[in-house]
Amino acid sequence: MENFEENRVAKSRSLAKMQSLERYSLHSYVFNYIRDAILNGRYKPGDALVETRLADELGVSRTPIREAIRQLELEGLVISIPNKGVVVSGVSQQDIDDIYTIRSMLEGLAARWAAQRIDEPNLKELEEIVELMEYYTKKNDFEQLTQLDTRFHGVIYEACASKVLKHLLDNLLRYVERARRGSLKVPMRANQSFNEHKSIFEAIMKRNAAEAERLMAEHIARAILNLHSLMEQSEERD
Amino acid sequence: MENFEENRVAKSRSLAKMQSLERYSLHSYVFNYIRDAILNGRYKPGDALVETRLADELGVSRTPIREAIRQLELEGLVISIPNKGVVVSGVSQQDIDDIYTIRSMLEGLAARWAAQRIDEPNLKELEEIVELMEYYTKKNDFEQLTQLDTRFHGVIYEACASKVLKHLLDNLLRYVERARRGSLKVPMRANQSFNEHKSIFEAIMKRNAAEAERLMAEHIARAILNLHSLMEQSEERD
DNA sequence: GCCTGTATAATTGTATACAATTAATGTGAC
DNA sequence: GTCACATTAATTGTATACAATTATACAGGC
Repeated sequence: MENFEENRVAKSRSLAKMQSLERYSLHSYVFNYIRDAILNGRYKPGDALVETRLADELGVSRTPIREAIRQLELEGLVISIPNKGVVVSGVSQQDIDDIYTIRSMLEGLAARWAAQRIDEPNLKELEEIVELMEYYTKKNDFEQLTQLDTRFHGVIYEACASKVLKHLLDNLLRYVERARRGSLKVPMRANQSFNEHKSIFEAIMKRNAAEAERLMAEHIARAILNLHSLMEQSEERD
Repeated sequence: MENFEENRVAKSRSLAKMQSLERYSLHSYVFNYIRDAILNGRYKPGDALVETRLADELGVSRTPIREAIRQLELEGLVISIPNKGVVVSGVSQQDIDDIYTIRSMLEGLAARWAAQRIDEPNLKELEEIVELMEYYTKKNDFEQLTQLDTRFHGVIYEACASKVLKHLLDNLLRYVERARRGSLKVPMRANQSFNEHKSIFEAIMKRNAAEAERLMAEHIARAILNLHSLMEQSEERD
């Protein structure tokens, strides 16, 4: 029938999105696609997700769609009613606030454990990141700073040596990805943010677990405050 | 072919497990089946999960198996290597310890929010649960106490009015389900546990958020200590 | 022996076919 | 008009078929 055409679509899709991944599968592609669409607001809460429609839209069969939906269901991004369908649940502003509160605790815990358990290579990488942060903060390069921020926290997740905690934080971070990217684009905040990162690094280096936890918790708490003032400004825009 | 036989198996399965659920689907059944098998230690870390083998074992096709595996993957219970297969990751003792530490923070947060936000019906239910706990503690009915404990925490998850926090805690609780059930079966602990629950309830009733948080965090922290002493005793048994 | 390449089998990945359930559409009674 | 009920369409649930990939086994060369 139209297998060739569909194959072509699939190929170009994979090239566009999976350039950095050596291995992939359709369900993971679909999962990321739908999740991003929900987190970006393209699929809105209440929207129905029809399998065949998604399959057509993405040029794949229903099987990988269903696998992805099952994962989204577990993440709480959609709600599935058996034999009826799935609707987008989405992430409300209240959810984002809650996530930041939760993160401030869990990132604090991660910093505490990292201070106790971090090894030399990770400590060295953290130092390097902080140096780069200083450089790009002066340059006002927000794109680089956002990436460095992700790396900074990622190294700490790694260094805390807890599969469970890392897993939780990775997920929470994805939920607030969009909010986070905005938050760092404020010049003043970038400067403040650098100082906070530096202090956290120093506390970890000194193996001061309590201090690292406190500083990290405050760091995240401040991020949400900043986010709020940011939203008040651009209230009419969105 | 052997469709009739397979249908029969499926029917009896659904009756056995889904008696409390009005609607179900095979993937959720498979998900629960495999998750329990992993959490109970029947499937051990490193074991390969072969789709066809599971499909035969459960008398269903590969489709619901795959959907369930994708969910287990997201939960971190299995690790999937594309085109190769999935292996059981499992929950180590370290994981359980970490979960209890994380829970002590998050349950504390839930108690704090619950103290601020709980409504009358939930408060009333909490009071009722505490009364029943007193009753069954005197009777040493551990089965009832375990259920009441689940209900107590469940009501607080509900009362904290945070979809995200409730979701996280529900998941964490499932991970330590087995450990938790053992923990309450120690008579002394049951008594202590009752007093802790009562104090937490009173703090929430008095709308004392800080106190509720502190008491709850200590309650969970004590549970892990108790669990450790329990394991030292039965070290040779398992 | 052991390495290497090749054929075969096992397994995963994806698409499609069919069944079951739910939503919608329309028709007749009143 | 509208309510009840039957009929059809749309959608989800499950199983199976086929393709692609990876593991296994085995033969020949060195």
